[in-house]
Amino acid sequence: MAIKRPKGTEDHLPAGSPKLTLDVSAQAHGWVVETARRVLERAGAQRIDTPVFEEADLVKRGVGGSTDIVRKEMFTVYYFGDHGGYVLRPEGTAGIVRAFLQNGLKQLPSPLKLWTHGPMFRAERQQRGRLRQFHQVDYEVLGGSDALVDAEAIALMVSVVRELGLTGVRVKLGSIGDPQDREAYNTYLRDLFTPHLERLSDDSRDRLTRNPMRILDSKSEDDQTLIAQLNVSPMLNFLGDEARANFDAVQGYLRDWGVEFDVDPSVVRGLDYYRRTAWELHHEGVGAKSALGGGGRYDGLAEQIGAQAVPGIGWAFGVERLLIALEAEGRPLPAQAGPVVYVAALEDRLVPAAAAAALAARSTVRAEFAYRSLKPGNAFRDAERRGALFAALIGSEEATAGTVQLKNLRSAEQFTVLLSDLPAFLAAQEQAHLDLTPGTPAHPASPVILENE
RNA sequence: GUGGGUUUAGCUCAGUUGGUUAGAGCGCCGCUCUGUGGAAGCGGAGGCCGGGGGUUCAAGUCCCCUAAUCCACCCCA
Repeated sequence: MAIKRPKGTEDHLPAGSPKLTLDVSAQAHGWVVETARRVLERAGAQRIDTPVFEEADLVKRGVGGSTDIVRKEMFTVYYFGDHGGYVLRPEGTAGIVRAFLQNGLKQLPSPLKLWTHGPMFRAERQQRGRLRQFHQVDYEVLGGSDALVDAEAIALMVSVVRELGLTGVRVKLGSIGDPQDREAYNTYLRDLFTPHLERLSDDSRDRLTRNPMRILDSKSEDDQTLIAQLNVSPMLNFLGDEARANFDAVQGYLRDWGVEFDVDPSVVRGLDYYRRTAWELHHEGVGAKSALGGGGRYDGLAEQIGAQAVPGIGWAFGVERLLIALEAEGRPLPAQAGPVVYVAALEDRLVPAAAAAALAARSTVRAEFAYRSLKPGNAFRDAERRGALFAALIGSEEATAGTVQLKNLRSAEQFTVLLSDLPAFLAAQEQAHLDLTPGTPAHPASPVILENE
């Protein structure tokens, strides 16, 4: 095939597609988003949608000019051969904070809980769970700075993941304190490492100026040896009194609510506008030490993009990574429901009657029809392959009598039903079927779990 | 950006020390089969062997380049 999808993107495919894996299943994506929506809206979050491209300047300030995302992973948007000064969004928070400020949302009851879902873009080299266009579910709370807000945000993220059925997740919780705390810590790290510059890896030497905290989770063995020898004190030891009390309070709430977490000093955020609470959600099934998602408090962000200060906290998880984790756990997904009825004509002249019967049935149930006449055997086979509960046949007898011949493809029971009664009859049959099989989709014949590699 | 693996039919894959017209299973379409299916049998469609260059009498097979893809590093969701 001559034209292929752009590097680092995925098609989300319908059920039954040959190369289907969970992370590429359109239905699985929809299910994750729908599950998240249910959990978040129960908690009072409201949907917000912002453009997939924004002013480059917003993204630079919102994400941070020193990050890899801004330095080398931005998709710039051009139009009419001209440079638009826009970029495809690499994450959701900056756009949401911008929309909050621009549209005067601070007059809504505060704190305001918002959620969204959509594609994000980073021009990276792809690997497992890392795409150039990927999808996030994003939750943000603006206008609240109480430790309760933080704890609730973390608890909600865990709830979404639990509701999806994932078990092997760990919350790694940290705090980066207030700006003066972090400044003190960075000074401490620079003073500590500078005398040993020649022993640091190239990467870490770079980190020493850009983001010293990153040295601590260096993959280099030599770096780790040095860190151990220097007996480096963790960020948490540098928290000021207020940040310390806040961190303790967040942990207290989580323990009260039974939300499990591990305090992990390696969870750090290098950007100036981050404050206090930061966390990541991890799963061993996702490749390359990747997080399923992460979150943090960003009280300094609104000022960073030129507005008055608004406290905020938020998290996002990668839908693809969640699906990879689900696949790793062998979690079954609800399968797509097939039609309740598949209507076929036995003679060419009756095909329009079959179509009309299906259209009428759609007033109550999912209904499809064959576009040409079929022999009964083929009609049943086709109906079965579409996952239908009933096949309906219209032959000359039925056409004369104004009926259809209905066959339950599971039980082989047959019914002769008046066309005028068909919608009500099928609705009742579907209900009976759902009652018989609680919690399972009306499509048991179709594959429920996709192949693991 | 760095390193490694892979690439043959819609899918999963065979294809010998280079040898004539490139195969299998599954899937798809049709027939056996004009009023009751899932089976079976038979038949059919479907390939520039990722692309380009080279070596050779001869390349799916050997060499070089390139692309795509997967994995890891960096970083992140």
